[in-house]
Amino acid sequence: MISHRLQFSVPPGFSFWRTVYSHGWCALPPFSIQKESGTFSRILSLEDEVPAECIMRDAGNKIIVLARSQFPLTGDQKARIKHQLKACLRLDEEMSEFYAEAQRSPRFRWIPKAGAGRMLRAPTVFEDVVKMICTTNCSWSLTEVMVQNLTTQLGKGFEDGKYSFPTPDAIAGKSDAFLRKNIRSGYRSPYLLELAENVASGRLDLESWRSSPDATTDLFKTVKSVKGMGDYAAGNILKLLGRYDYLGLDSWVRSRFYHLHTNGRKVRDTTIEKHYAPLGKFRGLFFWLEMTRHWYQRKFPF
DNA sequence: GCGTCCAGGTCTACC
DNA sequence: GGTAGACCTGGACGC
Repeated sequence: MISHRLQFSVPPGFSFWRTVYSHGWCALPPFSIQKESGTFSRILSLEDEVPAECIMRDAGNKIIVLARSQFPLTGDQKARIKHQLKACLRLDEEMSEFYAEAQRSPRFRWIPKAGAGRMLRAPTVFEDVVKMICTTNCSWSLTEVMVQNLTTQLGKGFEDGKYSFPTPDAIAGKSDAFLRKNIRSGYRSPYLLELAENVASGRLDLESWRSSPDATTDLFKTVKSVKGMGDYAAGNILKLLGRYDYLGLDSWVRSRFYHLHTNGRKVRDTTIEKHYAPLGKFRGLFFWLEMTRHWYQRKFPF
């Protein structure tokens, strides 16, 4: 195995660990956290699906990456690795307007101070959508099982039981019965197959969503046109596309809202939506950060 | 160990 | 547009 030391700078106020722990993606492979060494890793796919392990370390105004691969990396491959990692950490996202909005209310001034607000995402929209479908209508532990099975059974092996995330082709080449039995994705299996087949064939260009010029309401409808993506899943995929107009409610955030705002009393979803409506186009992000603020008190909240 | 019940979003059929 | 029932799994619970 050959190691390369890479690095890239981060914007002022950027918080590596607050971005890593922005939501549960950091705990799903091919992402992984090494608490003992204080590093965050990712198995990336290079061209021809050759996997490379990228071990990231926070160094203040920059991120230092130890990239490990079976072959010496070319300059072009190193550049692509940095590009993918920066996309995952949302370093391409301009946060000044959101932080200015947060500064206007004492309730949210902790956000820019904590360097919070960048939500970790996968290198590809395809991976984000597959994982989001795997979070629907099940416990988090089952989501972990499904994603683990997808990587170990359909991804490319690296070493020590580490695998890349499967390509659309790799999933599309399997049967419904295989997904149900081996991935444990149950009734979601036909949704995953249809998605993978449409992306693999070129009929569906998910990656264009990150640069879509469409209005957010139209993009929301486009996301929901994917089988298996309802209001919750589409609202949260939009957050990973840099659009924060939807709350993406599920049972966990609802119970957090009841705990924080209604003394535990259940209220309608429309009541929650009205509560955040005055916060405009960033309401989905304010909502998520408020629900998860308790995570920001520890370096490793879970 | 086995059976039953329930929670968790989305889809489809129906009104 | 709103709603009921089905989908599938894992965990909790009772026996």
